[in-house]
Amino acid sequence: MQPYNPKHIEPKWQARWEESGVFHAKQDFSLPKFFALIEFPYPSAQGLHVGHPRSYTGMDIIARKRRLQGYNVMYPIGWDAFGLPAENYAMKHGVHPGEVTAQNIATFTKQLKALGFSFDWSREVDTTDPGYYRWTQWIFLQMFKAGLAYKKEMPVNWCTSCKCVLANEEVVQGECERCHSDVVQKNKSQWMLKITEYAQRLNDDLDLVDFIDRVKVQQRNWIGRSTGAQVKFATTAGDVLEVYTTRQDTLWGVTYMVLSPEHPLLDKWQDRLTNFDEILAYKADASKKSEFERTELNKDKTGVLLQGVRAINPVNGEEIPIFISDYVLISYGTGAIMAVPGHDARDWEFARAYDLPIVEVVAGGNVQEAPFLDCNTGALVNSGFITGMSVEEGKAAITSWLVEQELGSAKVNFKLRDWVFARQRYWGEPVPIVHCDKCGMVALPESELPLVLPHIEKYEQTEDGQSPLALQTEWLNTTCPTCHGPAVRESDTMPQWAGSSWYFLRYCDPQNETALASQEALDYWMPVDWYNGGMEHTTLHLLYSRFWHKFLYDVKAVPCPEPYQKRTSQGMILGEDGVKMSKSRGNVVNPDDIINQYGSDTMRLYEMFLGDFEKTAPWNSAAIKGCRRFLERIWSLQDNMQGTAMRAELEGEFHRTIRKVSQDTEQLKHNTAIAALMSLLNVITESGSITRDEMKLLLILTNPFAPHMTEELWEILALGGCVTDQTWPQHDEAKCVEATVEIAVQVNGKIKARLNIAADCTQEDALAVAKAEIAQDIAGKTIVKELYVPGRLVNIVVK
RNA sequence: GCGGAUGUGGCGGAAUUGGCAGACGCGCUGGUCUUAGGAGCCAGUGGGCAACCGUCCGGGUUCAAGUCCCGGCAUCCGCACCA
Repeated sequence: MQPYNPKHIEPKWQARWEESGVFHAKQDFSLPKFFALIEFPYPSAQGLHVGHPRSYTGMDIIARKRRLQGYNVMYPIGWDAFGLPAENYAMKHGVHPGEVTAQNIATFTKQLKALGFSFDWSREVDTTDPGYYRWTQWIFLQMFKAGLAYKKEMPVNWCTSCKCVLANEEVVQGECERCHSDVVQKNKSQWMLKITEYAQRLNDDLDLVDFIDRVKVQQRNWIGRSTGAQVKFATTAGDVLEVYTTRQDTLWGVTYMVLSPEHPLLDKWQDRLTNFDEILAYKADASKKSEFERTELNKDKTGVLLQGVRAINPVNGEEIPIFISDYVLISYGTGAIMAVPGHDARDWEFARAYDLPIVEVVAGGNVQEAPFLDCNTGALVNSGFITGMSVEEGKAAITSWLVEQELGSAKVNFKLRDWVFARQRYWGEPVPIVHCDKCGMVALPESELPLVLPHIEKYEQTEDGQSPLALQTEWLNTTCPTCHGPAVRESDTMPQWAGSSWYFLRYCDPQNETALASQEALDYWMPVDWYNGGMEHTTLHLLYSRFWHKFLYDVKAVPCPEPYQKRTSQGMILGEDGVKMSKSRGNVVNPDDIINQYGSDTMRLYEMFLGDFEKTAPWNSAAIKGCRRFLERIWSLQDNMQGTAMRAELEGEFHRTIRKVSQDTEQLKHNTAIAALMSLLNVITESGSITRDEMKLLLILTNPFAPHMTEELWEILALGGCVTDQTWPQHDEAKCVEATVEIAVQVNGKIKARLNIAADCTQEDALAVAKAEIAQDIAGKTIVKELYVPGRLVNIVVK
């Protein structure tokens, strides 16, 4: 026997797979298909992280199993290659981001290939390839034409010293990451996508798909659908102040109102407000804070009372004060709230701090002592004509009254906000729009796509925070597609999310030059059957791509309303010290080192064995050798192969393992599937040898986890063809049952004995045997109850 | 703050979803083989001498709770321009 040497075996099989194209999806659209998807990586300069293989191996196991089950499997890979880090690297080192990206892709490719994933490399996509982003731009144009892309003034992070727009990540505690100067919020006209138009469908259609619950819950909460009422408050200035509330039944408890510091009425009221200077100062302060800091509950409540304008509570005509405070955000609802301090924690604290009246409107607490928050049931009090009603009745009654009086209406609201779709950056897809003085914003004709990103050498933004493309006059100046007069191109680029919102479609037909993919290919492959990725992408990427897909469905570019049939999520791998791996902490594990030391089969096996796939788990270098040992033990079985057929005494164990591995892998419980294989190996080892048929089964079952070693052993033992040509085994339920089972015998729930009985033992017999076994424990006592759980236990309750 | 999750031996984790807590692996202890062992093989391994006690803490439901309910604590992820 040759010693087990992954350094020899693994490259050999990787080369064979590449030559034979065995993992390429077949063009035969009559076969049952399986589209397995993982989130394509951002090719960072750090190279592959041990987190990547966790997701990729998890799906690779499914993909390999599906092939053995006879499916035409597509398991593609590509690169989400636009983005900030490459551009920042370019600025620092003077290398073009395209060059950096190409290098990083080369590194990633090498690393991924060394892990033996069964990716279909012939379908590789790259979001920065003009042949790809041509279609990203095409989708944007369709959205623009459909009125879903528009421009709007939005606040951006502005570094006062660098004079540039910063990403949120580049702002650290209100300071610029690079120069530590103050960062302020500055309004800028930005491209937006109307995702809110799809909010209802994005919420409802979650019913159509098979996503793990926590993903659905997070999506629903992010979309944040609520039903309530829009209520008009008159003001002493004559203007109407509108608020959105889900608790219109508590209107009698409103004792003040709060506006966001950015509320447009403030400027309008400038002449009436005697403390306008104070208001301006507060606004300036608020502009320095992030949304986070502003909405934190346990910070001191700040605010400014508007002097000169008061609001009028529509239900009782009372004049109430108006404040501005930074905890009210302009981006949600109407940017103004009615405050009910008796029943809202934040309002209560604010009312305490400013000595405002607190009125109880739902019975059950003492609102002078503390806000009464558990107020969804309980009767309404101090509330005019709805006093005595339940909350639900009160809501309905007050809403009808508001409609009658033309003071408001029922309203569905979403937390979801439109998507800021512009970046003042270089390394992204150019927005295919032309600005013409005569014609306004004009879509580039589709025949002019792709609008290629020009090659430049300086990546800094302009003095007024425009993308560096604004300085590329030759590229920028063009003619209007409509009037043929002089015009300029849009200089903003798209966010990285653009390319990743539809990449799975391109995989279906990556070379197509006339459409994003052929109808035929889309009809066959879509939707994605199983998409695995990180929880960190649950709210943004997943929602954005569902939105794009729904739009493409509406314009009949794709055949199905949802892109992903199933979504699962792997947990993060933490450093050995139990915290997130990071360079600064020095706890980063490099996959190359592990492969080098143990081989990629061991690496794959270890990552699947280290814990529940869906849960966060710390890395543990010491435990890896257990997985290597498991592979070595299988490897050494080759010297003990005798006989052909499955031995009767091992049949049960084999069938139970087939069942366990088949079921567990479907739920991504790869850790327990591997544990079952280890147990099987222990049984085989104990028996002293293995037969040919048993070896075949063992190798097929282990193959998805450790594909190289199993192929090599299959070849050495001349078991016929390759493992990839075999069929995934099916268990026989009848052969899984064991003749006898051990049950526990309890008295009052405490275990007193264990005994072996026939698996099909009747309740009567089981109880009789059990009682005989624990006779001394129940002697002289009265039996109150006797319980028998077949195959598990007997419990005798005595007094 | 808001939303989602997690908490079980010395360690990573199992537990058929209310039914024998600790599968499987690491580590550790002892043995064996060996010129040698940080290799292999065999045995043991939650704590306690024991009755018993043990799944973050405090209550509760149940014949029976790691699992269900109520209240706390701690940790992790996301929060819209990182990807």
